Amino acid sequence: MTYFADILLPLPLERNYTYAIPADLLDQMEVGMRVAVPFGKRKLYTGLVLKCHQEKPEAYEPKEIYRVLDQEPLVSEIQLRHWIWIASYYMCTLGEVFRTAVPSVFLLQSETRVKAGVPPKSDGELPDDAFLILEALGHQDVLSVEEISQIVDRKNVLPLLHGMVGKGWVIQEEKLVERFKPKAERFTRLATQYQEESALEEAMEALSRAPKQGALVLQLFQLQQGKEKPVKTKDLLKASGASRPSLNALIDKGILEEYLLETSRLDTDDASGGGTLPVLTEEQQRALGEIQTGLAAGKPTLLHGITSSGKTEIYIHLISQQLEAGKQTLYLVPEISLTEQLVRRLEAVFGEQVAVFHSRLNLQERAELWRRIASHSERARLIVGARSALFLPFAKLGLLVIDEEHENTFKQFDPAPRYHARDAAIVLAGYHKAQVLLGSATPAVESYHNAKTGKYALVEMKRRYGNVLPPEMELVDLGMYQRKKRMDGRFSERLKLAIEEQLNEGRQIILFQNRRGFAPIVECLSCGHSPQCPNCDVSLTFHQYRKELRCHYCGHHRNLEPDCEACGNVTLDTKGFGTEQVEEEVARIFPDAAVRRMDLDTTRGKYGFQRVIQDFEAREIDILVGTQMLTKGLDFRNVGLVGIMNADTLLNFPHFRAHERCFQLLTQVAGRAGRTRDRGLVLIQTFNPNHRILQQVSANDYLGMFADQLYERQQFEYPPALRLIKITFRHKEFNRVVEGSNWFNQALRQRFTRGVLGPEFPPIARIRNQYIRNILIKLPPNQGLAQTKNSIKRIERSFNAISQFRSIRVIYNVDYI
DNA sequence: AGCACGCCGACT
DNA sequence: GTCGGCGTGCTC
Repeated sequence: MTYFADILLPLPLERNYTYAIPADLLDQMEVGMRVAVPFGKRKLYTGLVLKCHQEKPEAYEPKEIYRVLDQEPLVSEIQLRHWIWIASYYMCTLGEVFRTAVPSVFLLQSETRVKAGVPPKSDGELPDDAFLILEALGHQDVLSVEEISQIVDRKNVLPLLHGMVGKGWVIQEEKLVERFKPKAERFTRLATQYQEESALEEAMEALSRAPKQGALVLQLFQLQQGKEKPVKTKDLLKASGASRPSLNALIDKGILEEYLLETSRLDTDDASGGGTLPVLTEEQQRALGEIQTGLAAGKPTLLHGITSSGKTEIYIHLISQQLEAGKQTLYLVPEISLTEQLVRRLEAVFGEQVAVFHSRLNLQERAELWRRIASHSERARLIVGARSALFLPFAKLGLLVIDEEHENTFKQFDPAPRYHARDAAIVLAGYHKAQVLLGSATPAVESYHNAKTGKYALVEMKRRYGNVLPPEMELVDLGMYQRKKRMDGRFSERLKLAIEEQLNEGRQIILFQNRRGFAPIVECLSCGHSPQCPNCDVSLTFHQYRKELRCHYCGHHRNLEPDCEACGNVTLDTKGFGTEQVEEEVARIFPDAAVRRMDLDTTRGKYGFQRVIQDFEAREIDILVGTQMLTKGLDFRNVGLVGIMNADTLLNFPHFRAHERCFQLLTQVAGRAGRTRDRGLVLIQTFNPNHRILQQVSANDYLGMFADQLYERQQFEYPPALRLIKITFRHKEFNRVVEGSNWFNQALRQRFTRGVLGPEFPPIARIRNQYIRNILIKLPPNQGLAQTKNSIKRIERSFNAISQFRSIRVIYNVDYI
């Protein structure tokens, strides 16, 4: 009897494919294992076994599975169930979930290669290209298709190769390879001939006239600490303060040499561990008890604790209980690059049991961590990671902590699966019978609503840790200061004096402006023209430091010419302001203060962000100007003042969540002030000091904000009153997007009597030369979710049957936030 | 996703 | 004429 297997491929395909199991592989195959299968003309892909059965497909002759790649299942049944839920809930294919969930090291693919066959008898009628390839095969046993492309200097070489295969001149084969090569880092060491002391002394003497180079060599010894510890070139340069040319000179002289090594970060941490649990205050003790009651009742529990109320200590106690019970904990954070401090704290208590799932881990490290988690290793019991850590193969998951649960980075935007890690975590916890704890100082409106309606348990903490007073909040009326001419650039006199006072007391200051660049719009005073991006429908942002106009959507940039490109007059002016302009004004108004900027532009590169944080902690920065990057869980001890340069841009953002986000952002930034000693001060500059949201921010009135927002969402039909599904249509032709989205809209309205909004162009209707149009579907709680999605999918199938619409990309975003 | 096939414009 | 660009259809 022949057996067959349904195989999942890591591709965006609507269905699975059935393969025949060769007799000799039958007893090795299990659900959840990887197999290599031929798919398409000749490629081999990594697929996942979903099901083994005996139902022979009738319509076609199935191909055979080529090879089994695992001895143990790579993916557990719980994981598969979770994937299926994600694909169905977020309206994407299972293959897309597979591709996201599994590290790319595990997804082998074949590479087409060519070997020499029987050469033609005479070179006479041999085409030039074929001759070149055969000649190359004389020097090299195998050639990849890419190498052949280079040899004959053409793009499309497959037809040529097929012709040669047909004549028997070459043999074509498929070789399974890892698709991505692991990346290595550069290290520096002393060249072997200088390992001996006498040779080294000579060399050092020769370097006496090159002090920079001498210092570099000495620094290398210091970093090696006498042992043969590998030293990263990057660290060496940084520690010695020498420049790359100095190092190159030493390498040229043959004294030093550079080599490549793969770095492993998994075990390098000098994790001390064995620390004791933090002692809880009475308030924390009470909260912990309440959380345990909630969790024991089997409910996800929301911990609403104001900034600095000490939520982390409570997490640590809960985690410790899980670890003692021999269970794993997943600790989800909004962005892993911002959590070094948190990881240090956790490692101090839990030592080696902590594993961090980084985007910076190399492929081998990812694979190793995957294996450790699956095998329930003691060196991966507490896993800290961003949303994708949800897909790790937990063997025995006991607790999921979702910290800062309101952060929108938990929702994946692009590509599919567009899942929300908080919600997907709750589903996963259900499968594992594990507990879920959500924590935030400013919970998402839907989470607090879930807590209020009993779907979640709710625990509140209203006091700051160690009874530090909450910061004093003050709204600064920009209109008033402007009328009285008491502004200096973007600074009201109030803010300016407050900064001066803090500087005199040796305290640090944070200035928040949620816009990077110098000015978001450049406008000609003569004709009103403002430069636009050629690829996107946006005005270009002016960046002063390079005298450059930039698009924040596609990366387009060009120099700013002094004369207007439309009318030629030299009357260009800027409107609005960003972090660059604030930084420049700070430097002008407070020339003695050390100012630094923290936004996407200054923290590019791996460690840019860390460096700013370290310098700030070391108090080498007096005034830090930044975007919302500043809010992310940073614990700045010496901050006396937080200044919001302009709160109005947050208020006027055209989105149903704008007010909620404004409240969250301002409350989080404000929380950076006065975290230890005296009472901190927060100054919020605005033209709308009477705006309700700003009043609520300054009064720390989360409940007021929540009540207002819930009322509005119910009135205007937004979550949590109902569910949203956004359907996006994308194509490079304007008319096609319009016609396609109109057709889809008609079809939806025939099926649903209400709740279909649009189609509408978004505020930025073209990005990277693609036109965009959206339809929003509002789903009342009583409307069946599964049926609705089925109806939408059915409409999509009819849509794709219309040839002119087929090339339009249709993107679903379920629970659009 | 990759690949083949077919159609079209632009170059030796 | 051939090469390469792109749209379209198919993959067990």
